[in-house]
This record gives sequence, structure tokens and C-alpha cells, in this order.
Amino acid sequence: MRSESEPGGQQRSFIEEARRRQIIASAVEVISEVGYANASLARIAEHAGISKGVISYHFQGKDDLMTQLVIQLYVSAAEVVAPEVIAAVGARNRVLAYIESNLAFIDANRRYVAALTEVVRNLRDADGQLHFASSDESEILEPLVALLREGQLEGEFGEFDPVFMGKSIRDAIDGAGARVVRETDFDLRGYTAHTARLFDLATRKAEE
Amino acid sequence: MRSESEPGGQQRSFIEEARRRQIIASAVEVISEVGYANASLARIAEHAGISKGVISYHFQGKDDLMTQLVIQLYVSAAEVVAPEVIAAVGARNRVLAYIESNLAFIDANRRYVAALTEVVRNLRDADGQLHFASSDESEILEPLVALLREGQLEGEFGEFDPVFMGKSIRDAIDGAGARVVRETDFDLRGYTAHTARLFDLATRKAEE
Amino acid sequence: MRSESEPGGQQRSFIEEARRRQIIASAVEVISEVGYANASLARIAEHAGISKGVISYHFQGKDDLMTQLVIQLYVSAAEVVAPEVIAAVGARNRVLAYIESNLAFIDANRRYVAALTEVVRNLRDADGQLHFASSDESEILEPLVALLREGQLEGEFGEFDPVFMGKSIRDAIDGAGARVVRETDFDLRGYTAHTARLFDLATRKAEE
Amino acid sequence: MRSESEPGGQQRSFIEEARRRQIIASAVEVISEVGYANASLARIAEHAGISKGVISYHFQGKDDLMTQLVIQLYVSAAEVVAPEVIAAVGARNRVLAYIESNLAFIDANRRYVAALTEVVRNLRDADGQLHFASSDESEILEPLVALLREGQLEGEFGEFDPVFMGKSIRDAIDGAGARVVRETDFDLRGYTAHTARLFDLATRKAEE
DNA sequence: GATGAATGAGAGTTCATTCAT
DNA sequence: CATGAATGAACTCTCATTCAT
Repeated sequence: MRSESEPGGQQRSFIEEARRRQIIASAVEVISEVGYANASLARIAEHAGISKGVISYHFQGKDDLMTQLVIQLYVSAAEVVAPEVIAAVGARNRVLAYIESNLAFIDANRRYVAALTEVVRNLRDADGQLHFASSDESEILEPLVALLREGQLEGEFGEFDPVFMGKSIRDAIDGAGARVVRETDFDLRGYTAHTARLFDLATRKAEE
Repeated sequence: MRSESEPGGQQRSFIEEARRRQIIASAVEVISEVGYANASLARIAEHAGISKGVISYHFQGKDDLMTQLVIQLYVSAAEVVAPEVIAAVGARNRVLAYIESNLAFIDANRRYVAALTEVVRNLRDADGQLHFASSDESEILEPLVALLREGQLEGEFGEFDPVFMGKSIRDAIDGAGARVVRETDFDLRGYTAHTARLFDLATRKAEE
Repeated sequence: MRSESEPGGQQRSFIEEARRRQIIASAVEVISEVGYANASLARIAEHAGISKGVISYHFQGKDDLMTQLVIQLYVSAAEVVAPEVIAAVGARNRVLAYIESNLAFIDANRRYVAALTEVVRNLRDADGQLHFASSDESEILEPLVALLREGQLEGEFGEFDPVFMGKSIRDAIDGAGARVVRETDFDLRGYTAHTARLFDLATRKAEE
Repeated sequence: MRSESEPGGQQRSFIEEARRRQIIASAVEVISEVGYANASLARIAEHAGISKGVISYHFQGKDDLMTQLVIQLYVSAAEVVAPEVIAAVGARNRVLAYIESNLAFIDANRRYVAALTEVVRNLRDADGQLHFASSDESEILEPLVALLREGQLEGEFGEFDPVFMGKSIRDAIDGAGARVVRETDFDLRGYTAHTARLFDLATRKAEE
């Protein structure tokens, strides 16, 4: 019945918010275990120890639940990353803070990231199109690209296409997110240092 | 009834091979349009203009079809990449050839790559584990890591962890593969040059 | 979701128990009409005026439904036979009571017996083995054999192999159960008297 | 294409007859292993090392194959039993010969009997009726009942309903046939002696 | 005579969703 | 608020049968 923007303008009660979080948490665990395709509402409800109907009550449907899951995690990630980036001084340090805080977030939320990835890659609208399409990535990409452009204007960075570079950074981060799931013994700390160096070199000025 | 290597040692007839390729091609198109989860045998058959039973006749089941699809594409990719790498002189050129030929293959087989990615990320065994797990990536990763190590021994490359670097390269390639699907107007040529430069810089010796 | 003994220890609700009985009753009628092989869940559901999914909801699967059907009838039969046997005085009368009450039960539950027989003879496990194998017959046979042995020890019966005799009695009963289905005009009352006499003679002492 | 009575009056060629027997033999083995319901033409063909089409060529369809299987075995059984019965002197000896030769045939053809039983119990016409119904049993029962009646007229047997007695004997024989399949260690020799004694006693004159 | 290929119906099962209580 | 019950569609897979070669 209820949905994201709560059209009536009414706030969600505390108890309702708790239920929603509980259901999303259960969905995260189920998805990270059996994958998106096998994560049925029945399984999610069973895992949460509630009845199937509860999910239907708190979310408009399966797609809504999945969408909320993604949004919740994106917001959480932004809450971790943004302050780190802002706190850093200079474009180079900001970009490095962006990379490092993103990977730190992944490290601290492995299951969530696994579930998020599954949903983003699989959730589709009725017409078959991916629900989280490239247009959504822009929102994530843009601030990073802006950061890179800034560094170039300020003369801290060398010559490169800031959009391409932004995509490379995102692919490195998302790739690490996938590895964390696939490779149980993946050394994310070491990989973070490696990745920071990679893009540190890539953004330097040519000569000097 | 039939399976991958035809254990009886019998060869597959020409007509059967053609049918299998037709079915796999149909699966590729359907998957790249509606995604793995919505790519039912019924849809694949309908798209191919054949009856559902034909698929069951030529493949042991849906999982077999998907597995064959992946294998076929991996083999095709290797057939394109390997000669290019071998033809290149010196470790640096080899690595660059690896990156460039991989991305060129992706460019020339967008839909296939899209389908492959979907299958690899979603196909699971009866126990819920991903069928193409990280162990399978090793096979792909190892030759690349060997190339990087070689370059270090020969003094052409600087100091870096060759496994991390290999994973970075793979993530850049796989990330591009995903972009090609998501972003219809993705400039893969430009991205190739950018990526080549990225790893060219990353593998250089420190000073000089 | 649910199963025979409800392992969680939870009781089944009244309404659920009623549905289960309704479904089993429908299965009995369908099986006794078209046979086990043609008794699909679709037909059973249609006969009961419900949707196919309901069966899956109340039973783990077709095999579970069939198993429950058999168990329910075995229990019902035991509830009829046991008191009659216990009430009889002397081994001979007990054996005759066993035969007569078994056949009376068959007479009163012709369709159920028909269905039961079909299921027991056809239901197989995944490995192809009959689900109700000879080991299960032992449970049914043993009390009867014990009765026969008792009569021999007490001197009421003559010399014979009690296991063979038990099997003969069971075959006579089961044979009658099959006849009741095949021969619509089978005179079970008359056959009961005949069978009682048959085994009365067979268990007598040699001389007199 | 061809069928039982070969309407054109043409004889079947030797090679064709051999193929039919080979197919029936394969059907017998498959049925006795996996049961009637799981005995698909594909499995029967595979077991025989031939293609599915061959079966369709030599039999009108699956039902025809099954019918031929039953007929072939009934004929074989009659060929064993009839001479033994005829050779015996006196009604009592004839009935005992009937029982003993039937059980001996079962002993010597366990798998065939298993398959036969499966088919007779499961094969149904399009209208759902058993193909080998009670009317067919009459053909088998009648000669036996005639034997029993004869013995009564000649004064060798006592008072009993010869039809009931015939059915009891058939049930004992068919029951043994089923046991031979279910109980791998069933002592059919011992059971034969037991059964012969059972009906020897049952047919005796009252006093004396 | 025999084969491989194809069909189309029907099987059991799972699932998201709806609804009365 | 929450539940259990029910629906109906879609899924994969198996099968007997047909047919061109």
C-alpha cells in the first residue's frame, strides 16, 4: 500500500520503518546467498520469520522492495563517502579519498554490496529494460567527473578525458565490489592501495 | 540427450551443429534483450521460430544450453585475442595488444558479450552456487598475470603487484563490456585508447 | 511447505485439515477412475473444483499427496481391524476376525482401496524403487504371523509355516481388494465366507 | 504400421519377427526395472540399442507394444501349463499340476512376470478403462473352474463354490507372482508346496 | 527398413499477487 | 497490522508420435 514518497505526505511510523528495514535486511541476506533469481518473496519472508503477506503490506510489490533496497544502500554509501571527500584538501586527495572510502564501504558491507549488485544487474521493468539503467549511473558518475575536471582546471591533474577517467574509476570500484563477493579471500586493503596508485599515476601531469 | 563433448566419441552431424548454433544465437539475442531471468526456453524457441521441444532435444536442459553459450563465446574470444598477443613484440606491446584486442572483440560482438555476461553472473548450480565461479576466472587471469610478470623480469615494467594489476585490467575490460550494453552510445574506440594509456602509465618504471 | 508430521510441532488448523482431506478424497476418486498414471494434479484439482496451486500449497508435492493418501487409509483400516481381532476369543477366532474385518473394510471402502492399491503399486522414489516396498509389508504381515504362531503354541492350530500362511492370507485379502475394483458385481460377502473356510481348514490339526 | 493379426493375411518375415521379439524383450527388462510409468519408448529403444523410430515401425504405438507383450507371455505360460495339466491323472492331480506349473513358470520367468503384471495393471484405453479387464480374466479362470467342477462331479472333491475356489487359486498364484518381484529372497519352491497343500485341504470332502 | 529431427501436448512445480479474516 | 489461503500464469522438462530422408 505504501510507497517511497508516501504521497499523502504522512510520515511512516517508527514501527513501520523498522519492519521495512527488517524486510530489506532479510532480502539482502537471501539475495547474497542464493542470487537474485532464486530470492523469492517466500524465501525472504521465511528468512525474516514473517508471513509473505507482510511484505506485500509494506511494499507495493517485489520490484518496489528491490528498488528500496538499492536506494537505501546508495544513500548509506553516500553518507560514508561524501564527508571523506569533502574533508580532503586538493583535487588529488579528494579523488583518492573517493576511491578509498568507496572501497572501505564495500569492505564493511560485503553482503549488502553483493545484494545491491545482484538487484541492479537484474531488476527490470515490465518492458524488459533494466530498471537501474545508465541514466542512473550519471547521478553517481557526475560528482566524480566534476572532481576530476576541477583538478584539471586547478592545474593539479594532467591531460585526460575526465568522463573516461571517471568511468574507469567506477569500473575499478564496482569490479572490486564483485570480487569481494566472488573471491572470499580477496585482499581488499591491498587492492585499495594498488588502485589508489593506479589513478594517482593516471592523473599526473605528463612531464615534470 | 547430447552434451558438450559428446562423450561417446561420436561426432555431431552438420545439421545438428547448425541447429545448436541457431539455438545459441537465439538465446543470445533473447538474453541481451530481456535479461537472463526472463529468457525462458519458450521465448528462445519462439524467437528462433522452432518449438520448445527442439531445445530439449539438442541440449540436455537449460543449464546445458547456457553453459554451451558461454563456452562457445570464450573460445571465440580466445581465438581473436591470442594471435594478437603472440604477434606483439615485447611485454608492453603484448599487454597493450591484450587490452586492445579484447575491447575490439567486445566491440564486434556486443550482443554476445551482453548475453555472456548475463549468463556468467546468473547461472547457478542446484546448490545455489554460481556455476562460473572465481576459480574459472583464474584460467582467464593467469596468462595475463604471466605476461605482466614477464615484463617485470625483463625489466620493461616497474614495480607493482602483477595479480592486482591483472585484476585491474580484467575489471576495466569487463566494465567496458557492461557499458557497451548499458550505454548505447558508448565510444568504445576512445575508451580503448584511454584504457591503454592508463595501464601503460601504471606499468612504467618509477623514475626515469 | 507442510509435511506429514508437521515437524515444527505446530498443529494444522481445522480448515487446513479439511482441505487436505478434500484433496485426498478427490485424488482417490480420480485414481480409482482413470488409474494412477493418468491421475495428474491438474485432473485432481479440477475434480475438486480448486486450482492446481492449492495442492502444491497443502502438500509438498505429488509424492507427498500420494503418501499421505496411503497412510490415511492404512490407519483407517487398522482402526477397524484391530478392535475386532482383540475382541475375538482364541487364535482361530482372531484369525477369522482378521480376515472378515479386513474384507468388510474393503467392502465399505471400495474406491479408497482401489486408489490405495494403485498408489502402492506405482509410487516410486527418484531412484526408481517402489516407495512402498516389501519392507513395509512386514509391518502389516508381522501381527498376523504372530497370531498364527500363537495358535500353534496354544495347540489350537496344526503344523504349517506361519509366514507362508500369513502371506497366503494377505494375498487372499489383497486379491479380493483388486477384484472388488475389477469386477463390479463381485460378491464379497460370499467370498468372505469362502475365504474364512479356506483358512479355517488350512490351520486345523492334521488328524482330528 | 503392422499389427497383431496382420490383416492382409501376409506372414511376418523372419527378420521382422526377430525385431519384434527383441523390442518386447527390451520392454520387459525396462519395465521390470523402472516400472510401467517410467518405461518410455526412448528408454526401451536405448536399452535395445536401436532408435525410437524402429519401435514405431514395428508396432502401431506404445499400447500395441504393451498388448503384444502381454499376449506373448500369456501364450508362453499356456504352453507350459497346459501339457502338465493334461498329463496329470484325476481332478486333484490336475489342479495341483495347474498350481505347481504356474508357479514354476513364474519362477523361471521372474522379470517377464514382473513386466506382465505391471502392464496388465496399468495399460488403459483412451476412455480410461483398464485394457485387460475382468472379462479377460474369465478366459484364464474358466478352464480352472471347469477342472474344479469336474472334480466335484466325479466325487473327488467336496462341497465348495468352484468359482470362488478358482479365484482363490488365481489370487494365490498372482500374489506369488507379485512377491517374486517385491521380495528378492522369496522362497517360491517352499511356497509352492505350501500352496498346493492349502488347496488340497480346501477341496477335500468334509468327513472321512 | 531404419534414423534423426521435430512437434505439441501435458506433466509437476514455483511464484508474485490478491483477499477474507 | 498480520496471516494463511488461494489463484493463475509461467516455468522446465518429458513424452508418444510423425515425417523426410
